Amino acid sequence: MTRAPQKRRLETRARLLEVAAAIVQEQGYSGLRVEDVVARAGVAKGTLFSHFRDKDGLLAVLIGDEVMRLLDGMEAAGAPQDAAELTVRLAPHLDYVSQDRVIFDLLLRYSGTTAAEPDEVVTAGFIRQVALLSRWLQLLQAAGRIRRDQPPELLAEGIQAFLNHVLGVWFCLEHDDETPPAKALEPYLLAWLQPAP
Amino acid sequence: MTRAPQKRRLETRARLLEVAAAIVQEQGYSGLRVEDVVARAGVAKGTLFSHFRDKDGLLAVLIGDEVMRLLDGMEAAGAPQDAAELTVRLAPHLDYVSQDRVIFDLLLRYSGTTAAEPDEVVTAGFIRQVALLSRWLQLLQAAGRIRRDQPPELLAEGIQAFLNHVLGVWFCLEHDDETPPAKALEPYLLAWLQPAP
DNA sequence: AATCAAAAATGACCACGGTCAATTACAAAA
DNA sequence: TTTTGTAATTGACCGTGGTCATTTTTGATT
Repeated sequence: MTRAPQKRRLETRARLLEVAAAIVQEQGYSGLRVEDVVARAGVAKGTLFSHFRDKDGLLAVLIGDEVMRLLDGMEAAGAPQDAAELTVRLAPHLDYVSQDRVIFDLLLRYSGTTAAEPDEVVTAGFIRQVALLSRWLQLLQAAGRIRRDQPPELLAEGIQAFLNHVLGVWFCLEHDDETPPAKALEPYLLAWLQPAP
Repeated sequence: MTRAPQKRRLETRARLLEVAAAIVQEQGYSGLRVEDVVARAGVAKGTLFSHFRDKDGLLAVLIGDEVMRLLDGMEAAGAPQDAAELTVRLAPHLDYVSQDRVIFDLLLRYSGTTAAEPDEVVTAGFIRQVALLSRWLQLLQAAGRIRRDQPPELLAEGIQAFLNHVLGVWFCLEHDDETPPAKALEPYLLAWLQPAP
């Protein structure tokens, strides 16, 4: 009886992720094809699907990792002083997601859950982001810089809603010279957080 | 030189839509397969794709029609007296979309655009919904029932954001006995529209 | 009626994600 | 060393959306 995955298996999984990341680097998320991944990793197609539920499951790990990295950056930047500065903190996230519709779709599909399976880095990232936002909002409330009549969790989830909204609009537009998502987010955030005076 | 589509063509298109609607009726949106549609319509696969850009294009017409019907209902119900009543007006829309993830995905993908191609009923529906909401919000502002410090258009788009947010969360949950989207929407709407006193 | 160019429809074909019964590699037991 | 049960891998196969060179239909023109 052996419950823990064997060494060989872990190596295969790591190789798949490595190769997938490399292909994404070269061709972008939309250019990732399962056949290419398994070919370059030197395994059969079935193997990939024994490691990841589906193509999205593989993408979720890659994207989840990146989201975690972005969150590290956010946290490192420290708590904002007001709503406008909060927009600045969120800009890297918007920039990342807005680069490819695949990222947006995947985050949207995975990021409402609260039940986290081992693989679900994306869900973990979502939870972490809401938690971080809630903490920051609480600080801002304490400092009297934003409205205090709503719990920080609600405000945080509302911000998530606005993030996705501006991204959704962004992807529907021919984004040649449109206002970037970060800019589009600002009025919503200000109106949402504005202290009831 | 003949620019207008010929009669035969229009008939084929109508038949395809008819059949597709019937199949959706029987199997739900997720059960709609292109092969079934063309088989029952008695045409070749290629024909379908000469009438609609892709499967989504076909779905968009079906769903767009339904959205239009819902908007008729909304308009007929008349302007709400306050934010809470607005939630009630939006409930049918939430109920409809929450019945199948396919609807949600499609609306999300199509409904940010402003450029409407002939077929894009969904886009037209989106524009109409924002316009209707804007009008209602303007009335509520005039009556002093909601905040007046933001333009009704911004408030309307914000509501769209919250609609999609609660739906997104809904589809990530195992919705056995969870709070339905309409219920989840309420706190957001109240907080968003609350007059700054 | 015969001709012909444009419109419409056709269906063999492809791409790509995903499945699963069969096979191989591995580690512990005999 | 051989046996054996299980973990891991394999790759032929499938479903389904989508393409496009070819064929059929249509209606205006002679």
